Amino acid sequence: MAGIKDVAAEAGVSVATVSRVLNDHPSVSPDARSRVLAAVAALGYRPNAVARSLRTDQTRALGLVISDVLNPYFTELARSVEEEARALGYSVVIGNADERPDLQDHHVRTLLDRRIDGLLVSPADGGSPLMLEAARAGTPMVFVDRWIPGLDVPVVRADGRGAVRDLVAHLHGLGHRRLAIIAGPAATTTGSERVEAFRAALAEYGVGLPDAYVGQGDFQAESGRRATERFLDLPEPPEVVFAADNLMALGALDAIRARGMRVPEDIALAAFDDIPWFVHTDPPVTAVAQPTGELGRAAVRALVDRIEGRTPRSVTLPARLVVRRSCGESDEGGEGTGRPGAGAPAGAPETPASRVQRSTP
Amino acid sequence: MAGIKDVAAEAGVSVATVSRVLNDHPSVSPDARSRVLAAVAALGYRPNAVARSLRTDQTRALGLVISDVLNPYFTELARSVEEEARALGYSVVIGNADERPDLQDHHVRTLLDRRIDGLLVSPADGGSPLMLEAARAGTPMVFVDRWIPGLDVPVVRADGRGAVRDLVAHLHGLGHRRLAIIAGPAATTTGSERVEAFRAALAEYGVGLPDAYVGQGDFQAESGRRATERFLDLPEPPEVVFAADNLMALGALDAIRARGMRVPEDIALAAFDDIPWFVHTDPPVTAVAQPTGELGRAAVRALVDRIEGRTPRSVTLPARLVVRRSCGESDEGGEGTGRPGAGAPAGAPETPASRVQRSTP
DNA sequence: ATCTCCTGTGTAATCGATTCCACGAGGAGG
DNA sequence: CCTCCTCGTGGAATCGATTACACAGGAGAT
Repeated sequence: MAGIKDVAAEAGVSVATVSRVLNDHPSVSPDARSRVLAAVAALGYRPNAVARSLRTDQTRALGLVISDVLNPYFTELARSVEEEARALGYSVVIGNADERPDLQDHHVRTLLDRRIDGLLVSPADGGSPLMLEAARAGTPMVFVDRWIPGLDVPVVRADGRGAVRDLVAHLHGLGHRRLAIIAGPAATTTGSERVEAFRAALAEYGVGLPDAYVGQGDFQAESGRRATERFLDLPEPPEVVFAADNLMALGALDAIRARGMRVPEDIALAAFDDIPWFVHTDPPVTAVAQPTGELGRAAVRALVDRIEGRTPRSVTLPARLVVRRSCGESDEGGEGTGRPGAGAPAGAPETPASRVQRSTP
Repeated sequence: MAGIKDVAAEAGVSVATVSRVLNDHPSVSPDARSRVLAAVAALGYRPNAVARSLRTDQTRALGLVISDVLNPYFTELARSVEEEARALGYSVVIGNADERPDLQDHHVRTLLDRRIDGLLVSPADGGSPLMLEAARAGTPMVFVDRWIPGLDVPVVRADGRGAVRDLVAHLHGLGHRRLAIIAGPAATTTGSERVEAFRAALAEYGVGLPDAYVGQGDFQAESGRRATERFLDLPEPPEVVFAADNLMALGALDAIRARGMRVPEDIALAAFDDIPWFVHTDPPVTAVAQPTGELGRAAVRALVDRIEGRTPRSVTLPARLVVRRSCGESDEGGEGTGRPGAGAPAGAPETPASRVQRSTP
């Protein structure tokens, strides 16, 4: 493969001049410039990014360590990250942690070895020594979706509290009083936050969240199935299962179907993270939708700001509720179809229409 | 960040010795080795992969240019590719072409500039000059799923003909005679092959495939919707729609639902590519399942063979039919529930049970 | 006409590793 | 005791770019 020396020879100039043309440095004569360009075209020369990176100490590549590529939420996130990065002139190298801290560390280490300019992470755990070390060492870094508390690293994420409150209002309005949640790993922020938001919203309606109604999941489908089976085995099973991510909702659907029960007649189901398939499941699933694409783009902008010496900002975007049929039918107003006395209590929060979308496929 | 020189100084040896220890070259004394190892640990030294790559002319990275990351089939493929690559000591850099040839070229160029050791591609088109040039220039390359004819590049893919024949047998047995297909872009191999396999299987049953029953799609959901609407507007609409990939099937489901029609009562639906969500759609979708994970692994093995000087082999694995409810109910035998006279004609191919799976969720 | 200053260009150092080659010490064989 | 290997080691070249520095030559100022 042709190198810069070949181009220089072909154009009858020095390598310095070739380099200057390539990086359009001002002081090159029009004549030399055109000869170099001609030589580049003739030889089909492409600069060696490896050599360039060694010299300039920048790779123009971003590392993205994602919790689970098979989760459509993260797939969409990855896609938007790549798009924005490309627009800003960066490539993205993806590492899939598969919700495993050891794999996550493997990828972080590999990416660091490859000297990526910055790291975008949605941690699968509470923070390994490696990650803490990298953050402290000053590696440009941004957390997306999940984060590790106590580190001075910008976080780009969605705040689901409002939408979860809307969801609880919706469920309460339908007359449901025994509500259960399948949580993610407590070591992740999204694992614990979603439970807390749910519990707080329930409290506003005077409804408690007993321990038996908090299932332990790991954001994978199989754990959703197991947690749901445990719920169904309870002497008094819940009327609603809220899964903290879409894959666990899938598992819950499996478990419910396996018992021959129907959604929403026998039990209601809702999920965190909205995905295109929820429109087509049987029944369509009510979900809390994150502005996924916007999160990915904001995360990249924050990271690139950090890399290029500007001050990065943390970003929190609101999630919103998308009502479908999996929790029961409701009329246009969304209230009044439940059991007698199921209206919102005095002092209960208003549900801004802007945050709730009724989806009737 | 500490470099090899710092390690050498710390250990009291030369950089050459440090390098030898790191690459476990035989001729290093046990004493020097342990001093170097201690220094490495003390400084937290990690070799700079960029510098190493420049010198050795290998990056131990593979490029994967995928047609569409949002398509769960490709997501799963990407995942298995990364797994196998990691097992063999390689990283994977993914580029998402979004079914756009220009984006595909962008990624191929970027990956080549970064001097990846080899390229795994599922072409979004019939072959751009850039790709042909790269293949001819001797870049280690393997095609996966789709390929470009006329190039001496190994291909790893699934052969869907048997499964499509099984599908047609299933549909014919259910009494369907007007069968339509939503094809992918003719420029892709999977775009044209699947239509041909379908047409050939129909011919075995004496059924034709009129032009009006061949919809033009681009492997994206929206095109599936449009093609389906066109089918439904026909004076004599088809009884079955077979979508050549899962996203177009999703679009078809949308279009059918939008007309207030039901699957399979009003119209039957089948898809190429099986995905986890098809179990939970309304109704569960009958699909041709590819051995996706095995394809990804085989593709990586072929590419690494090529890179490391062994002779790579093309691989073709059989797909199989997974019967669910979207084409109509059928009894255990899968035959005889259709209209009178709907049995398989004499000489029609046998349906090996091993290739057909009945899925009753 | 001489002195500056500016523009365009080339030479060479540099980034952080790998690796060829030379060399000294020490053991084996004669 | 001398020669010849082998083993362990270090010096220096190398990979392909970027860039600091030096410098030649022409324009403009005095």
